[in-house]
Amino acid sequence: MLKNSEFVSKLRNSGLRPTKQRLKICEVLFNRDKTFHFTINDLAKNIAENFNEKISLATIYNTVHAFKDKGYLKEITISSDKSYFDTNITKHHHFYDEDTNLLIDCNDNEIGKVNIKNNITGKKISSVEVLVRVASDTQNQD
Amino acid sequence: MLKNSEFVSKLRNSGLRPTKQRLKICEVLFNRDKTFHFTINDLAKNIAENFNEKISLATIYNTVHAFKDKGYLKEITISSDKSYFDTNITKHHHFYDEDTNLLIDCNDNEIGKVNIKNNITGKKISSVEVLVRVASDTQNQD
DNA sequence: AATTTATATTATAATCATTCTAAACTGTTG
DNA sequence: CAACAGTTTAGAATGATTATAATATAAATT
Repeated sequence: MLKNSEFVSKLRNSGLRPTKQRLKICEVLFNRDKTFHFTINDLAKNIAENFNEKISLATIYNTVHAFKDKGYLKEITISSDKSYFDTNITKHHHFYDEDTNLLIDCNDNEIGKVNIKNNITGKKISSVEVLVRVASDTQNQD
Repeated sequence: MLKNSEFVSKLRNSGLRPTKQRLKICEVLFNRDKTFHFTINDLAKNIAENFNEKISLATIYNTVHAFKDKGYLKEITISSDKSYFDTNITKHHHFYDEDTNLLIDCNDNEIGKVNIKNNITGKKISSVEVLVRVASDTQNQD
């Protein structure tokens, strides 16, 4: 739950001008108690339905990518045609429910630390992501 | 290193007619000592450059997807615009080298078993995938 | 081995998400 | 308030993937 003035500083601090559109998007994404997952399409729809002033699709794309580049969003890619953004930018893993197409955050109670015994020589690990796909017991397990 | 007749049975067994095009693609993909990663584009290029008879792009897409559906290929999605197919269909994880855009198979010497302590109620785990992104020490860690 | 049927391939067109363009607009600085 | 850089916008362009429907091929049937 952040205030408008906090979004203004947040944007300024990362070299992004606090425009009306960006602040609106910040409000939609970050003015909440809980983090969540969304697609560009979800976000565009959300804005179109809940606000009078519309934001151009190009701006929504630009802003989401700018926020991702600045580290305010993480992208979770499920398959070549399914990609979600996550407002939870802490290190964490995901369950993906193949029945509902929903992404669910894991915490340390659910997935233990991944033990990486050897890394590629001369390289540094930039991220470790675990995706656990789940489906109903009765469903085809693919 | 499989023979042509083995590909014929392999295809027949999964309800796919052993056409010239599918056998050619089998040869390119599976007639090797080591498994490997490729994109549709890589495969199309490979076929175009190394064989006289060309295979239509639509057929390449259809065949790769059919092989994936039948479990002869696995798809590894790196980001919304980068997706690889893997001829190694055993359970394993990957390193992704952000400098070279290459995918590297992990084995158990490199990543230990992922400890999933709790699963979503009523669901069955269909897969567990770990992706470790790596980059040069000197590079921006994103 | 000819006929029939179902399935596969092909070139091309269609689709659709994403990115580009360049004109208009806005936030910031002095 | 003027000047400038950065931003937004609608619409066009792009490009990967999928659809189409005519032709070809494999398999089943006679």
